[in-house]
Amino acid sequence: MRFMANLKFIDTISREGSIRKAADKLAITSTALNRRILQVEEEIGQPLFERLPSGVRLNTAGEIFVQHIRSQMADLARVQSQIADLSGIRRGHVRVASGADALRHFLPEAVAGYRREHPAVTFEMTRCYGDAAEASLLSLDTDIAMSFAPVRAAHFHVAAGVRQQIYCLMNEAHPLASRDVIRLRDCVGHPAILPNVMSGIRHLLDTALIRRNLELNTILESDSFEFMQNYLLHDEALSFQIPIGLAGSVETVVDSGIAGIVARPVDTADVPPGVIHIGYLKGRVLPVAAAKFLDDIIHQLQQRFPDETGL
Amino acid sequence: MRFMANLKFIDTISREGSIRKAADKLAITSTALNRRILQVEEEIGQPLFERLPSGVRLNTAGEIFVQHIRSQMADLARVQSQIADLSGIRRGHVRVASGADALRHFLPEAVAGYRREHPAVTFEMTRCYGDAAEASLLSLDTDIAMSFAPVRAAHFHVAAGVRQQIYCLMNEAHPLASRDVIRLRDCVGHPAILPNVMSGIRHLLDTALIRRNLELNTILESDSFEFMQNYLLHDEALSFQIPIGLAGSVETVVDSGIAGIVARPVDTADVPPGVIHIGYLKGRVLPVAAAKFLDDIIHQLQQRFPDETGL
DNA sequence: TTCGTGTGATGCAATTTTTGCACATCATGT
DNA sequence: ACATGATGTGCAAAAATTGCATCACACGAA
Repeated sequence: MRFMANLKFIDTISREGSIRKAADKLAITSTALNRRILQVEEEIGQPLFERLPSGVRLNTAGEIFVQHIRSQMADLARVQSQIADLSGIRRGHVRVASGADALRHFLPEAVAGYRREHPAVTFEMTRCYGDAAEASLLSLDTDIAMSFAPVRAAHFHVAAGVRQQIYCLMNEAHPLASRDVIRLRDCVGHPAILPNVMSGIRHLLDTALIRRNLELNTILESDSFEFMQNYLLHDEALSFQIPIGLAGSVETVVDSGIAGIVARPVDTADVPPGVIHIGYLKGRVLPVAAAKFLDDIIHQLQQRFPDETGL
Repeated sequence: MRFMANLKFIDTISREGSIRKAADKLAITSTALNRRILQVEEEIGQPLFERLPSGVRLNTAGEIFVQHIRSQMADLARVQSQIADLSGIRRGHVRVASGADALRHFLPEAVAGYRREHPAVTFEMTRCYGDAAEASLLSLDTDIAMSFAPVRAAHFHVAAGVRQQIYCLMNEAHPLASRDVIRLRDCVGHPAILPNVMSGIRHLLDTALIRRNLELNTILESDSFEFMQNYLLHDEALSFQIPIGLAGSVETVVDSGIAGIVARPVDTADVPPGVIHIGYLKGRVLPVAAAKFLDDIIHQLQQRFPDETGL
């Protein structure tokens, strides 16, 4: 996109913090890049960067301008998507930021299903924790965010929410495997494997434990659900997960997940369910491809969790 | 603005309907312009214009793209205004579309007052009738619209509304000049001078006349209030106007308007008051200069018509 | 201090891009 | 059949961009 080049350059420099680094990334020489920036600054009438010995940094005017640039680039993507849609085949690029839970089985399935109908659409899936998803919306690095955490940011437009109860995962030979519902106090004493402190599941668990003055025997922490789940095959420990992170429906988790691992709901009186929020930046008009994908996943969530979907 | 040149070119071509005409207006040769357009079309991946023997016309993709371009240009103006505001002196360009009424005395005063405080701000005042104001908002040719007509378009964000009663203007020697309130039936028989059929005043009058099955003795139609008012000096005729089109406050109209002409309210039971709507394109963020000017005029309207201002 | 290494800015020649002229091509109206 | 207006294109001139070498500066380590 020739007519957007200069704007893209400024955006890159602001991210890299240095003209030379940005020039490397953009595959042009630093002097050419430098002069383009000087030219734009002259056209604007004011400098956009502070020149520091260690590089450059946006000044106030630059902050405003870069925000404008990002919004323009996102808007251009939307327009292109809309124009491409006219020719019948839907093109476009969809950028999703999500917690690790949904990235395991739900989103792969959803993306594959979507691409089966629209093979010209490309995707970019970023794993991130809580606030990061919302931040990436604001910097327009992401179109759609899925976050298993309370929505804090006012700029997050919630398109749908799905209640998710915490499930306890264990080897099918585990003594607790015979129960239909797990109480939190039953878990005490058993070795426990917990997700990263940034995780929404962990947050819910920690809050519940403090409130009931309980403590788990935490033997392992990880941010890889796959690792944790596989570990259960070799040790009589407990792990925790939400339904969207499990393959297939909850009832069939024994078969469809990793063989030999079962999931049992934790009593909601002990740990209240959390909510997965799906949404986008308030005020944005999503590109066609992204908007339709959002529709798709909301529809699939409604089918899979008919009683838990709200909004 | 170098980096917006191509976009501006496309916008101009779409307005002129011909590459050559646009090239003349842009002071470059048609061949250069033509090739730039071809280049952009190639980058977009689809043609934006239909080539007709009589010139070019936007196709569907072009319509979408041009709308995007206009929005970008308006947004850039906002950003520039915002950046300029950082340096203390407020710069910017404010474009207002208004009916003739407010353009007579109210807006000149308001602009002069604003420019006294912010001399670096420039203005562009366009006179237009009813729907045209709202249309110019949509094509982003205008920042602020004032319209004495019912708001029909859904994209018009009404920032304020001022109720305006119809007044009857006449020579101070006119037999009706002694009355405090004019009834519509009193006007029948006297020669009447009416504003253009597009005018909001005319619309209110016509509706009222039809409802009461009355007919005025219309001797003159014009779209120039100044002409109509001056005509009253030389003939015992009646004309109509709303307060905002009269100089000073209603009470002092005898002195501050054209000497020898008086204004008398028409009974609201005969002709209901209309509303002047002031607003901008829904969803737009106005440039600083325009936003502040809007605040200004709303404030001044509230001071001048304290009981008639709503919203 | 002194040196090395990073930063952005600049003069000048080479290169790439853009432009303008002349002309081709096409459709339409007279 | 012709004139007229439109967009598209080959080619040489003009203009803009780029890359190299270099400058000026600030910081950190020896």
